[in-house]
Amino acid sequence: MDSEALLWGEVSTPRRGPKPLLNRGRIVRAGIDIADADGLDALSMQRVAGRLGAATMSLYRHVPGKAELVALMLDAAIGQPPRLSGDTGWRTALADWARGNRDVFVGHPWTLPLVTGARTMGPNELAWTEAALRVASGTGLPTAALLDVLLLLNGYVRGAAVGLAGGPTVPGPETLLRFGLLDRYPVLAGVLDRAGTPQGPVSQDARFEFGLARVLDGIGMYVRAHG
Amino acid sequence: MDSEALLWGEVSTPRRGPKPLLNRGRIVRAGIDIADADGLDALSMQRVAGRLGAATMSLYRHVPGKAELVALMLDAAIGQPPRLSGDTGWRTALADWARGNRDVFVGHPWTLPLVTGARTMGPNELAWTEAALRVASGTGLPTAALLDVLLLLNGYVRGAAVGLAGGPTVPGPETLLRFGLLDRYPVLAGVLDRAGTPQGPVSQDARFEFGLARVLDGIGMYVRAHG
DNA sequence: CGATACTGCGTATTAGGTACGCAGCGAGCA
DNA sequence: TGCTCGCTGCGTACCTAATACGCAGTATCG
Repeated sequence: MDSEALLWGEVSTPRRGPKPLLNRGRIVRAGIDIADADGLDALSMQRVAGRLGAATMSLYRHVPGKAELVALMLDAAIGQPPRLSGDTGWRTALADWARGNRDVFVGHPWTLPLVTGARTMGPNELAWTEAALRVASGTGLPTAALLDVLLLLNGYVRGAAVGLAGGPTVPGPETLLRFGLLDRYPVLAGVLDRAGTPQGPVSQDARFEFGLARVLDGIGMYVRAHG
Repeated sequence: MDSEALLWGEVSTPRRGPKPLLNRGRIVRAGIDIADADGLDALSMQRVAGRLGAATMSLYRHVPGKAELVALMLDAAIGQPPRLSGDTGWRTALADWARGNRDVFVGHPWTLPLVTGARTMGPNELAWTEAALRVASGTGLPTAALLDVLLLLNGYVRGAAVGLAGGPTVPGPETLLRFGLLDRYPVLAGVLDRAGTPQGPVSQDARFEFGLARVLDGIGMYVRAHG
């Protein structure tokens, strides 16, 4: 069973034999709990099994392997998209979609590296896509442009979520001083001097909203010109 | 030696003993070659050593471990930022920066999952940041807003690069039909019907430019209002 | 009341990261 | 000139983790 069939296929319930102690849902949830708590590196089949009180090899009755388990975890963690009212206009709805999407990534930071690779979208991820396209179609833009808008918004949310979820960090002050980095990176030095480190938790939410507003402004300009 | 000291520290050349056959640079380059060719999963210490004609354990004389090797590979793959002329205006320069940044990710797709995690920026990545901030300061925006602009642009580029580098794919037509997905995702079905799959290689570059133009439009609106 | 389709899981194999220590080398010094 | 000691390369060994395979027990169906 390839990953696509796995994500989209039904889970068959057996008619004979002992009642299953494990099932795909429990395994996936246990995996998500581990990844949420300790990151993707801490996810091992042994640890998932241990958390469920089962033997490692028992998992293989329900998921073909670790890669497929991770794919299932990803779609489950993404979850259902929020219900977006069509009455408030496309801008408000797209903003809500973006915030909901961001919350998924911030709540499950281990999903971020996973969504960068080649893969088939699962049911939930596709539902998010559907929701965004439905809202974006309210702009009146031609169908082909809707995918452009989607890549733009989706791209921004994911990229920004990296920053929110504790991505890159400027070297510590001692390193900056020791290697004379303030001289090599003068503009950055000036910005840091005034604004503190760029990942101050307080300002990051405002920073996301700033970028989101600019993105929606840019879309709005295009809509007015081509809608 | 932690990862930060590793990235920023000097490479010491020995004064005594045999001439080193290996050095950090060769190891890092070999690792990049492997990752470029076969992806990050294919990177193993044995394979790096094999490509260099050395024994596995010899690598550990020059890099503390695999994690640190990957960190070094990341900064080396990012490379130096392009020279951006200040004469063409901030919009052109920021667009060039974004395209150069995108090219790095598309040329080394294995970097994408790496930049999503918590880490200290290396010299090259910091140089890109410096370059973007320098250009952005040409908008006349207050210093604090420059970081907002950076997160916006950086976020968009990274997120969009995921799509360009072969990220998510809609399930194949047989799956779509088999599970009646065209009924569950009607808007998507309509869009796909007209536009083909969202990752057609021809349109992806235009799609990146579309989003980039919207982002810069949004920044421009803000600059006119607050610059 | 078998036959059979199942589940749980013990065992064993393979791959890969890395700690440790030894053998040889060669620049600097006596 | 020859010793010394800071080095490099790397063989060996150990540990973690994924997973193929097959057996033993179980519950349903004929």
